[in-house]
Amino acid sequence: MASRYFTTPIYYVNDRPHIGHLYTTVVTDALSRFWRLRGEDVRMLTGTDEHGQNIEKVAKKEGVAPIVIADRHAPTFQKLWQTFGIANDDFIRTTEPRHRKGVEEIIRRLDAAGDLYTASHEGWYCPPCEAFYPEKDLVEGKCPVHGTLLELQKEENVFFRLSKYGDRLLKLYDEGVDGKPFVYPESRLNEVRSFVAAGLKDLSVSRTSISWGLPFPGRPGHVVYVWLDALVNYVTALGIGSGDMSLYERYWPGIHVIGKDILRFHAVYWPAFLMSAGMPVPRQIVGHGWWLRDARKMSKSVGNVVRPDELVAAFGVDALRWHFLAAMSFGQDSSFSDEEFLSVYTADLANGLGNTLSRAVKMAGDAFGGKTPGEVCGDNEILTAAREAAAAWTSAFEGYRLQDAAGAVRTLVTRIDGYIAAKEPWKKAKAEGVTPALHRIHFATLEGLRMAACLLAPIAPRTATEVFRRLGIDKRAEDVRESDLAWGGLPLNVPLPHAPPLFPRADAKEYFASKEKSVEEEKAAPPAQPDPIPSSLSKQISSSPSSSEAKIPIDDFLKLDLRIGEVIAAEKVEKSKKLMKMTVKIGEETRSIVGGIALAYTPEQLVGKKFVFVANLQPAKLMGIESNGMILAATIPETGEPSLLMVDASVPSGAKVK
RNA sequence: CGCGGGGUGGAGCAGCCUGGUAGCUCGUUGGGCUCAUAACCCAAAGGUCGCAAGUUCAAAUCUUGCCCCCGCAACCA
Repeated sequence: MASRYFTTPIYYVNDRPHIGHLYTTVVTDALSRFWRLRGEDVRMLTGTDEHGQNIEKVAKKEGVAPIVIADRHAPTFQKLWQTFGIANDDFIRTTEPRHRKGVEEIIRRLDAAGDLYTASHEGWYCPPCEAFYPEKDLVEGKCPVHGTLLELQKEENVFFRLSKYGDRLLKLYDEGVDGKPFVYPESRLNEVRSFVAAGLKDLSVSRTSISWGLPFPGRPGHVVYVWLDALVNYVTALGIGSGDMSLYERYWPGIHVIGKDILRFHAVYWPAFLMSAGMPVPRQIVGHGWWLRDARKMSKSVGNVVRPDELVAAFGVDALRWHFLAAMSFGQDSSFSDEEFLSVYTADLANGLGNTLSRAVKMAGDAFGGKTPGEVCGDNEILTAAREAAAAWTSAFEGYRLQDAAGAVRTLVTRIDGYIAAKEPWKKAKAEGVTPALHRIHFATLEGLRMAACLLAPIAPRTATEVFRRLGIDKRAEDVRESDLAWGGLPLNVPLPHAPPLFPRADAKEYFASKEKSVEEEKAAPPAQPDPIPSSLSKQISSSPSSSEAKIPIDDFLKLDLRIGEVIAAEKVEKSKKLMKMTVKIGEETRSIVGGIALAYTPEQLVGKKFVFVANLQPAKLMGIESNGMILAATIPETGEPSLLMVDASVPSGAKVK
């Protein structure tokens, strides 16, 4: 039996699950379910990435072991997948012993291939930054961030001979695997190809600056580079390093579903590691686009963060699964808006599938004493429509055109609706009573809906199961096989259950009103229990004044030397988006100060005017330009635009602000 | 010359690789139906396919140049 192994990336446990994680996982699940339905031996893997600096930092701050942080968050992913009906066969955590054994095995193989070597790497190391700086970035021999005097330090690292694999990688991109492009969509392949063609440098695969990671075999004090650690999960979950290779032999090579941002790691480093280890490269890398938010970045202060919880509570898991597949052009970025979500929900699910099912079942039930029809109809437009839908759906899934797979279901439902309207069975029933013709009409509509449910099985499994139930069929979405796609599976003369609307219509106004409210409440009330883990979103959240912020003694304030300064010259920093370089006169002193205000101000607006500056700030280098101070500005919450604090022209330059 | 994505009826998108009457969903307008979740069905209006040049019998599709938008990266001390 053909086998197929799908993986999601493993998710970093420093981040609470968000719509991006959810999307990737749902897509992978749908693909897995499709191929299972087709009768293949499918395995699906997801998991969590639990090592690295960020987790180490958070743990230190909380005074706990890093594993505590990981243990706290890994289950939230597992729980979410359960909620969304993800049928993964395995869930791997990189802190598990089986993973460690697998990583050790891979490293053994890379070493045996002669692809690992030790080299020392010299640089100026700043302990607070935990980073090396090249000489050109130093400010008078000092750290550009901290201003501390740096020492030339030597660090020994293990390197992987990535450079050796450039030609083989390019060949892989050109030839693909089994006649199929190595990367889907193919357009992204160019990105990778040009990266490799530009020449590969060897990759440092050990770190000494971090301790929360897998110990590098034979290198005390070194831990394994996070990507080497993480990528290998795809095979350690199949038993590499365990002695039992049966799963590996059965399922490898796999298909990796990923977001486009981590394409390079999967399409360059990972196959190179595998080549070195003497293992087959992945069968395919499938990169999808990102959900943007109202065509903008998500920001809590604007109130446009996508909240899967809210949507699920209001519309159900399958509504979101459907939206993920139906409303996004797979591979492209897409904008997520509540209006769009509601519109798709109403059109496709409430008015489409839900209403059609409702009218068809009720009419049949009324006509045949609460039962399915008693006569098969083997020749009608629905039969044709269903066959066409199944064919379109199949080729869409095979080609990763997920929106078309969902579209095939939608089209079938629409045609069933049209068939009902054209045949007018309600009129026939009144005029002629229950005739064989009436049986056949209803058989066609209900059988068409059964087919639609089969096609829906990979996309919205719970809904598919529920549609079966309402058609008097005892079957779960998971049990649908290709043979079920043949016409005529509807059982005759079986009871039809009474049921409420499958997807109730939602009052848009009401929904948005309640949403506004919850956003307002969230803004007004400080979170009862502050999230101890910074999410990746938190970077984008602009701070708002909050009474809960710690109060400081006046001494702290007095440390600031705030002065009035006059801008005597200003120019936009070349190639930067928002940096403005200003020459500022503070008292008798003239200095250059760089600030991120170029989006809101032109140089002309600044020259000759007076503003408030922080005069005793440590110097910093911004895009190569030294800045000796900071211009003060208020931040407008909605846009994030700065609004400078202007001062009356009569105030002398150099005057102290307090 | 940092990397990448995009510009197609009012909105969101498909089509572009493999040139040949511009398609889908929503919205709008008119009509129909009343079995169904104020749902459904039919019809119509609405497009210089960002701009320009080129290749071709034929360009949304191929080539070149340009314009605009959006992510990422470097930068908001």
